[in-house]
Amino acid sequence: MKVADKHGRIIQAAIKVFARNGFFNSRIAEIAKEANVADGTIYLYFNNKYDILITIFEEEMGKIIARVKQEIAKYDDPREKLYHFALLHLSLVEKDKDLAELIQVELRQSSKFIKEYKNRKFAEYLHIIAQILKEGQQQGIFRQDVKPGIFKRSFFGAMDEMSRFWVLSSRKKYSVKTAATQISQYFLNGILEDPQKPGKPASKKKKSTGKKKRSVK
Amino acid sequence: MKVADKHGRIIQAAIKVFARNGFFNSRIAEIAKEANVADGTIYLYFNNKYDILITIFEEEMGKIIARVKQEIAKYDDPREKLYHFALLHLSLVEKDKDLAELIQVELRQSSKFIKEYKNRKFAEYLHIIAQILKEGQQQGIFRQDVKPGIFKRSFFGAMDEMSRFWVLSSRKKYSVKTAATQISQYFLNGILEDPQKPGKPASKKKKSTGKKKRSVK
Amino acid sequence: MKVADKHGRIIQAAIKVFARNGFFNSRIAEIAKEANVADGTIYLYFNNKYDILITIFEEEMGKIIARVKQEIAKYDDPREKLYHFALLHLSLVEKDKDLAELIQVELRQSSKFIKEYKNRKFAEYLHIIAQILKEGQQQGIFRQDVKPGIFKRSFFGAMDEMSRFWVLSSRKKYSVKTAATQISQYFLNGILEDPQKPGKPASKKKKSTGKKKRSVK
Amino acid sequence: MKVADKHGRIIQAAIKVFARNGFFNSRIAEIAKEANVADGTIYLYFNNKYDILITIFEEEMGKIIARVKQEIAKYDDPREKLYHFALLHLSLVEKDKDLAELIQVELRQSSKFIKEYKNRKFAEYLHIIAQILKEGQQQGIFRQDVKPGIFKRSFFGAMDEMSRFWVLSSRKKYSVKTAATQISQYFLNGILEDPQKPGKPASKKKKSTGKKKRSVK
DNA sequence: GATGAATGAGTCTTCATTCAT
DNA sequence: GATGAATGAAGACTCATTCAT
Repeated sequence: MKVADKHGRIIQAAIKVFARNGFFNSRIAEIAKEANVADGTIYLYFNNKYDILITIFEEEMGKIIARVKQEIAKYDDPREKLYHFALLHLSLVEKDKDLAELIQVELRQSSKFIKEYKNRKFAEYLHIIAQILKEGQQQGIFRQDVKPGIFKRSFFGAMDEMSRFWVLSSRKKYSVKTAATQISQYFLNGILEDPQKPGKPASKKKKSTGKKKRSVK
Repeated sequence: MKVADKHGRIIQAAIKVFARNGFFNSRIAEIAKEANVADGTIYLYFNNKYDILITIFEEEMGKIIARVKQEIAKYDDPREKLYHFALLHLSLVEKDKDLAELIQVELRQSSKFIKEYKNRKFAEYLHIIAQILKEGQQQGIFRQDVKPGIFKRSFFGAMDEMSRFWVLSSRKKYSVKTAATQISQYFLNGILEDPQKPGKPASKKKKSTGKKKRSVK
Repeated sequence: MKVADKHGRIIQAAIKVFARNGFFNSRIAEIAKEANVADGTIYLYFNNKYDILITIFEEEMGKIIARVKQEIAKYDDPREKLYHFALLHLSLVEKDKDLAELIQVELRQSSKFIKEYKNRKFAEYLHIIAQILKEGQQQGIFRQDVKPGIFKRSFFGAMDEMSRFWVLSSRKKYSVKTAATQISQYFLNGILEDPQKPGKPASKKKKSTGKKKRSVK
Repeated sequence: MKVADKHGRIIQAAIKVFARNGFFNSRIAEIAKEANVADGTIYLYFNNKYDILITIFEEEMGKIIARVKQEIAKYDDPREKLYHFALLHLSLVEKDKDLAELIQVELRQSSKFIKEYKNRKFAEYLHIIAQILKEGQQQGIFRQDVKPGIFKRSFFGAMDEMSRFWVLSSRKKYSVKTAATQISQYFLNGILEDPQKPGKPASKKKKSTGKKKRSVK
C-alpha cells in the first residue's frame, strides 16, 4: 500500500502541500517529492495541476458525504440529525485539518479558475441539511416559514466559519462538542433567554422613542 | 478627481480584476489597463501585487466597519442591532459584488501566502457581533451560556455563506431583506415550531424504537 | 510473419507516423501503438528515435536504389534510361507516399541533427543519374559540356519538387506518365520551339530597344 | 540600428540559429542570446517559436520576390528572364546561406506542424516561373505542349537541389554563374548533342532488339 | 511623477529512455 | 524477449518588477 497506490499517495501529498501553501503557491515538484514519486509520474495519474485539486474534492467529499449520510441515518429526530451533522462535520475537520483547509480555502475559489467545474458535491452536501429541515417541517417540529435554501447555507456557513477558525489558527479554544452543541442550539432554539419574546422586535429606532425601553449597558 | 486619484483608480480597478479572475489569475497589466495607468505606475503607489490586495482589504473593510458601527448605533435593542447588522451586511454585498467576492474568496486565504498579514480588520468585524451578543446578555435578553467566540463566527458564517451564494451564482433567489430576516430569526428564535421544547432532545438512537416512528422528546 | 517481424512492423509504423506528424512531432509511444508493440520493445530493435529514421532511410533507399538500377539496366539508350528513371521515381513516390514524404521532408534535414550521418544512399542515388549522363556523353548522344555534378542535381531536383507537390497537396493534377515525359523532355530537348536557336541569347537589356518589342537573337 | 530594431535583430538571430540547428533543435534561449535580448523580449515581438519561423518566411520571401520581379523585368526575352532568374536565385542563396538553408530545409516541412499555414509566398515565387514560360509560349519561343505546372516545379526544383548542395556541403564546386548557365541550358536546349534527334526515343527495350544500337560503355 | 519596453527567474508539462517484472 | 510504469531532464512561455527616458 505504501509502495503501490501512487494515486492515493499523490492525493495525500497534494492535500498536504496545497493546505500548506495554497494551490497557486504549490509546486508540482513539491507534491512529487512529498509523494516520493518523480514529477512526471504525477501526470500518469492526473491531467494537470487543477485536476489534482478537483479529484481531491470529488473523492474526499464523496467519502464525507457517504459518512455523514450514514451517521444521520442513525437518528430519527431531525433535531438529533442536525446536531449530529454538526458534530460529525466538526469532528472530520478536526481529524483532517489539511483536507478541511483545502476544501474551505482553495476549493471555494475553484469556480474562479475552473469555469467548467460545477461544484456538485458541495451542493449535495448542502442538500443533506435541507432534507433534515424539510423532514422536521413535515413532522411539524420546525417552523414552516423557514426557507430551506437559506437555512442550509446558514447552518453550513456557521459550521464552516467555525472550522476555518480552527483550521487557520491551529489553536482550538472550544471543543468540537461544545461548538457543535452551541451551533445546533442557536439554530434550534435561538439565543433568546425568553423565547416568548419576539426575536425581531418591531423596528424601533433608538432616538424615535422618548421613553427609552431600556438603557443599553 | 477621476483623473488625479491614481491610488483610488488602481484600487477600484484591482477590485474589479481580482474579483473577475481571482488574485493569482489576475495580471498587473490588466489592472493597469483597467485603471488607465501604465504598468509601472502601479509600483509608485503599491509595493507589489500583494500589497494591492492588502490595501483593498484594509481600506474597504475599514469603511465597512465604520458604516456598520454607525448603523447599529442607531438601535438600542440588541435584537434590532443583530437584524440590522445582517441587513446591512447583505445589502453591502449586494451593492458591491466585486468587493464582496474579493473579500470572501481571496482575502480569506491571504494568510496562506502572506504569512505576516494578520487579519485584524476581519477580527474587528467579528468583534462587533460579539459585542452585540454581550450587550444582550448583560441586558438579560440573550442566554448567558451562549459563547461569544462561537456565536460571532456562526452568525457571520451564516451571512457569509449566503453572500457567497449570491456572489458566485449571480442570480438571487431571495431578497436581501428575506435573507436578513430569516437569518436573524434562526439565531434569535431558532427554528423550532414550539420553542418550549428543547432544541436538542436527549440522544435517542433511531433503532431504539421499533414501532412508533419517533416520539419527539 | 506479421506477428513475428517486429523490426519490420516498427519500421512500417514509423514511416506512417513520421510521415503524418514529422519526425519531431512524432512520439515513440505513437509508433509503438501503431506497431502493436510496447514502447520499450522499440528499444530492443533500435538504439533511439533517430536510429529508426536512419534505418528507414538506409533500408528503404537501398531497396529503391536496387529497384532503379535493375529498371534502367533494361534499356540501352541513355535517353530511355533517363526517361525510365523519372518514370520509376515518380511511380514509387505515388505508390508509397508516406515513405516518399519522409525521405523528402524529414531525411533531407537529417544532417542538421545527426552530425555524424552522411547521406551515402542519397549520393548513390544521384550517382545513378550522373552515370546515365556520362554514358550518353561517351556515346556522343549528350553534349560534352554538361556537368554531371550539376546535371544530376538538376534532374533529381526537378523530379523531387514535382513529387513534393504530389505528396503534400494530396491531389494529383498530372499523371505520373505525363510528369515523367515532360521532365525528361525538358532535360533532353529543352523547351525551345526551334532548338536551332540558342537557348540563351546574347544578353540584351530590355531598355535597349525602344520600338520593336524584341528581336529574339 | 544595432541598439534598436529588436524585431530585426531577433529575426536575424533566428535565421542563424535555425539554420545552425534546425527549427526543433533550436532553443529560444539561444536565439535570445544571439540577438542580445532577454528570452522574454522575444515574446514581445513574436507570439511563439513558430511565429518567428513564419515571419522569417513571409518577410524574407517577400523581399526576394520583389527583388526577383524587379530583376527579370529588365529583360524582354523570356530566355533571358529564365537565365537571370536562375542567376539571381543562386546568387541570393550564395549571399545568405543561412536564410537559404532555412527556407529550404525548415520551411518545407512547416506544413507538417503548422496546419493552418498556407505557403502563399512560395506559390507566388513559383508563379513567376510559370509566367515566364507562358510569355515565351505566347511569343512562340517555347513549345506549346510544355505544362506550366510541371515546368515551374521542375525548374525551381533543379535550382533548389543545386542550392541545397551548396548550402549543406559548405563547399562550392561550381560557380553561381556556371550553375545558372548549365541549368538554364538544360531547360532551354536540353542536353542532346544533336537536338534533331528525338529526346525520348520510341520505347525500345534493351533485349528486344537483336542488332544492338550501341553497346553501352 | 509617469511610462512601458525590457528583463529573467520560475514552473508546468512533455516524452525519450530505462528497467524491474 | 516483451512489457509499460516510472523517471527526470529539458524548454517554451509567463509575468511581476525594474528603470531609462
